Amino acid sequence: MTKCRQEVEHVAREFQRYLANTLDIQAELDLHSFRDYSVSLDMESINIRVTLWYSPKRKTSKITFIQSQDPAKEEKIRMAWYGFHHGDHLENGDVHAFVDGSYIDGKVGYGLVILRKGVVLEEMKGVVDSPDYRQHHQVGGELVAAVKFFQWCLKNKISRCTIHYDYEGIQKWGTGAWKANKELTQKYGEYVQKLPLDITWDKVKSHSGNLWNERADRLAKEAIKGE
RNA sequence: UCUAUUGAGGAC
DNA sequence: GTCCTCAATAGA
Repeated sequence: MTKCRQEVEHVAREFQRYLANTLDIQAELDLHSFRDYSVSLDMESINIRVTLWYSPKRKTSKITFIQSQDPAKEEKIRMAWYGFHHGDHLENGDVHAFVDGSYIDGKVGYGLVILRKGVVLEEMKGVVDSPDYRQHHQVGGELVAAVKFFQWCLKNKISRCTIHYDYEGIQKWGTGAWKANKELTQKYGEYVQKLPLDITWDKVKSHSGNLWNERADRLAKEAIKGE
């Protein structure tokens, strides 16, 4: 048995246990479905079959759905997956945002989704035309997304929030942990450090199956492609 | 060199 | 979906 398969199986069995504990759903591992990096789980009671993909290099995993005609139940499992490897911190009273930026073909896009108690309050996306930002490629988009969220908090008289980001600089410049060498990153750091906001920082891995991170990613790309 | 991210190309 | 290479951005 390969090491990779052992790791796939380990994640699958943990998730299986999580489903039983939190949703009382019995999921069976389909032992014949083992492939290099994946295995399928059957939930007969709700007629859903998912495939779990494990990335040995990135040490991340995600799930995809097969032949499911029930979006509501699918969403339930998706949220369970989220809680499984991300904890339930989205459920506190904080306003949360997932931010992301992207750079395609010389265009910079940003996207963010704002939530409270797991419910989407607002989604934002757009392209950044200023050359001052565009020269920083995707980094410019990441910073704009974060600033859009902080501005939203001020506008809505929010005093504490949690920001989920995948690019290190969002926090490092925001808290001063990184020396800001560029004008843009300096401006960002000064702005964030003066905010009357109690900010909780949460680093998430890009493209790791995190529902909201991927939503923010799609928004940023949509903004560019929609132009 | 390492980290994070964004893309392009290719392999299965 | 997984793997590899190449280029860029921002840092340590």
